[in-house]
Amino acid sequence: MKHEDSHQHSQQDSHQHSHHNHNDCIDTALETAETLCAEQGQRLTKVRRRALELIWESHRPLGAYQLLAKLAEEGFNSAPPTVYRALDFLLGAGLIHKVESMNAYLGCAHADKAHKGYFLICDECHNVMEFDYQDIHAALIEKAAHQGFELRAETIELTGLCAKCKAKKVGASA
Amino acid sequence: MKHEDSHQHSQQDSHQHSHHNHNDCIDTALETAETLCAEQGQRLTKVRRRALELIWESHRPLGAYQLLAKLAEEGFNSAPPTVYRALDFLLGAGLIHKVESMNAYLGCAHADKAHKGYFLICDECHNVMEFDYQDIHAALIEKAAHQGFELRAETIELTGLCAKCKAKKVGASA
DNA sequence: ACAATTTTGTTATGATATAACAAGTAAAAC
DNA sequence: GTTTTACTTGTTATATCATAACAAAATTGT
Ligand SMILES: [Zn+2]
Ligand SMILES: [Zn+2]
Ligand SMILES: [Zn+2]
Ligand SMILES: [Zn+2]
Repeated sequence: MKHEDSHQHSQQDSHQHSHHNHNDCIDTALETAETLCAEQGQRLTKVRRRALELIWESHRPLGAYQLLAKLAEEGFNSAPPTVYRALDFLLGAGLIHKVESMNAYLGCAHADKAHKGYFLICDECHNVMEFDYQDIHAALIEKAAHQGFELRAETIELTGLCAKCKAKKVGASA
Repeated sequence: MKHEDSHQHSQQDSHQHSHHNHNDCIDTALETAETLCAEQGQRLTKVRRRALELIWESHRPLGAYQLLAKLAEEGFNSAPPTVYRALDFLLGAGLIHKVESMNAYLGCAHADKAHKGYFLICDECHNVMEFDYQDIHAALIEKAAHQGFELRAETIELTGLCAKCKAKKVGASA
């Protein structure tokens, strides 16, 4: 299985354009998940574990029904509640994020530290990169507070053209 | 018809908590819509105009099918494409915003100046307040550019507790 | 009037998500 | 180690959100 791909899930990290072995990411994510669940007395059951793995194996955010199909292939129950329950669990545990503007789900590489998911979504290749920006987070909290609003959750989804696709376009027109 | 409500659509404005006559907002929004459409050679047809009006008359973001039902009551065609076409038109003209995390649509009080819709969404009362924050916009553009990403659109939806609901809670517990 | 363009009507279907209740399974209490 | 309890999964049905495809009607430009 090759994983020399354009998958990106950096948090202001620098390896965002490197060809890395995605299997390592998956392994790390799964280990983190095991640890976190154990710590919090949560049960990472077979279907939940496999769902998380399948989400990670995808290089783009995965739709609920895409995930359901994959689970069904492997003998899991194929009714929608199966997948939505798994997703709810994983979301609650902070192991995945939902990309609202895509109705799709993405593994979080930093599940161990509580944070909001901020995303850069490419219109062309549909890759999604998670990024962290404490400045923006602080500014949003302050801004909301200024209006008497107590912030709980943030949906920050930016779409546009990623570096790779921009380069590709320039190359094509040149 | 009373409009002494908690409707809010400030853009960093100060009347966000005032009891204002919402009819004025609607009238202004409709006039702006007429003007903008005329300027751009767009046709604000009956169903589009009425859809916009109904969205404004609602004090919260309105779902597509809620809007469809209202339109149907008034004799408009009651099939989904009717409402989605109207919504597409209004979105394209910048007259409304879609709140992705709610799958609902909201009138924009500043359709005349191009901008991104940033929202504060109350978990309790489900009121939505649009706000403008040039600082954040600039920071996001810069941040994205720093990663080689060319920003096109932004989905910024913040949820939490609005000032009113927070006050209500304090009152209840006191 | 005619042709071209845009808008609307109509039917069907796709895509996303939840409600409700029964059955099974694992943890905790005894 | 059996009972009780809480949690998890199975199952059926339905709710909610959105688009495809093509026909008919209305508007616009000539
Ligand atoms: Zn994350
Ligand atoms: Zn791209
Ligand atoms: Zn706006
Ligand atoms: Zn509120």
